[in-house]
Amino acid sequence: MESETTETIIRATGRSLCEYGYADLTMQRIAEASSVTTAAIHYHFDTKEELLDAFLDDLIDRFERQVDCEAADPRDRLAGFLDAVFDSEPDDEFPIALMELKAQAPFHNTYRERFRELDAALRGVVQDAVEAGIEAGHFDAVDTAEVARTVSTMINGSHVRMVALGEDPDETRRVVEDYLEAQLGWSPEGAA
Amino acid sequence: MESETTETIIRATGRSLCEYGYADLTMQRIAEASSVTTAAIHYHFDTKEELLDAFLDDLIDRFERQVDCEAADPRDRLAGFLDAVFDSEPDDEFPIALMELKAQAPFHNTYRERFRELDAALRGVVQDAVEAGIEAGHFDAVDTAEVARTVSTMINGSHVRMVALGEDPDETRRVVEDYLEAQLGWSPEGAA
DNA sequence: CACAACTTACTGACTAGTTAGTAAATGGGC
DNA sequence: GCCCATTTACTAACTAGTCAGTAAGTTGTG
Repeated sequence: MESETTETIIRATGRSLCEYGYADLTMQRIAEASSVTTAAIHYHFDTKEELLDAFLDDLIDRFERQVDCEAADPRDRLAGFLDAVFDSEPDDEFPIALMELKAQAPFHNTYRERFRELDAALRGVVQDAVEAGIEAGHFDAVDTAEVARTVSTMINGSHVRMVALGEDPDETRRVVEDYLEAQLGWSPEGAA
Repeated sequence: MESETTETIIRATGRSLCEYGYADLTMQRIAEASSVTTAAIHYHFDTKEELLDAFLDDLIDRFERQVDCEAADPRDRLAGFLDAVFDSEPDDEFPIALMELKAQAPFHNTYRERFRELDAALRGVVQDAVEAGIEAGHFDAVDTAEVARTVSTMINGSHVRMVALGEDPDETRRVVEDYLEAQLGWSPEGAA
């Protein structure tokens, strides 16, 4: 389904998005970043919008796969989740690219829908892990939906702070960990 | 210092920013929204960048003034703070406009600096109110800097959720209130 | 007061450059 | 020889910013 070139273009879109931002993202820059011409991009994607839809699809897919670690122990699952969310690898395009597109959501309903799905998925991962942890007696009993919503809100906040303020991911991660510790009576520190 | 016209243009910039988003914000659209020509805008602001700097200045100024309510009782001050942050008036351009510019922060150091200042101010308001509330015996003793940081992170998160997901401000406000209640042993519900 | 010199605030018309997208020509593998 | 993938060359629309001109003040001077 997905050719070599389309993937190259999609990756180049991500790099360009991080380098120039959504406002200054042009087909020309994406073309340069992917070493093809703009006409070649238009051969694979009819419009810029279609390309960005494909990019967001890919971005969210990769993110969801990364976040949903399959550890059996709910404590490891929760710790793995935090790792996936906060571990910024050197070439990491997730935070900035995600932010750029989130800011477009009010003007682009397809983006908004996808972010809603992503949010539901994220909350689901947290809620399931917390539920399992409570059942197994590892965590204190809490309103799992509420905890998941709060964690998700905090992660959104951390994300903005990383991108907009340039705050250290570790700094911002601690906020979430402290909250979980206070709520669940368990610290994810050092796990997974 | 600030003429009638410059203020009109700055307000029009805000409206245009919310209507079209940063990426599609043009001098022409701002001109239409302010009923002057683009040349008139350039008379008052040499470049688009200069105009947007002035707009952000104004936006942050208004926000800081709105947020720092002067109630004597720290409980009222905290409740007033939440009202200021979460009460979206009908013509409210704060959330979207702020978000649009926050997403530009990675590419625009002057924006980033201003958002850092705003964040410090926000945290200061919360920390001072919490400190005063503890001293007066209204709140449980907590690490005030930590609470302020967490509240600020949650507000950032709520803000994203409002703008990107279209989530109800009340929904998202509850998360912060529940956290404060759990930490301080005091509920801001119904106050101020 | 009167009148010239100057400034402020603005318009309409323009420019040079950039944008997304198109059409026709070209190459490479089966 | 045919078709998929790609390039070169192009266009029409839009971009920020400039420029010359102008009407309405403002100021200085006798």
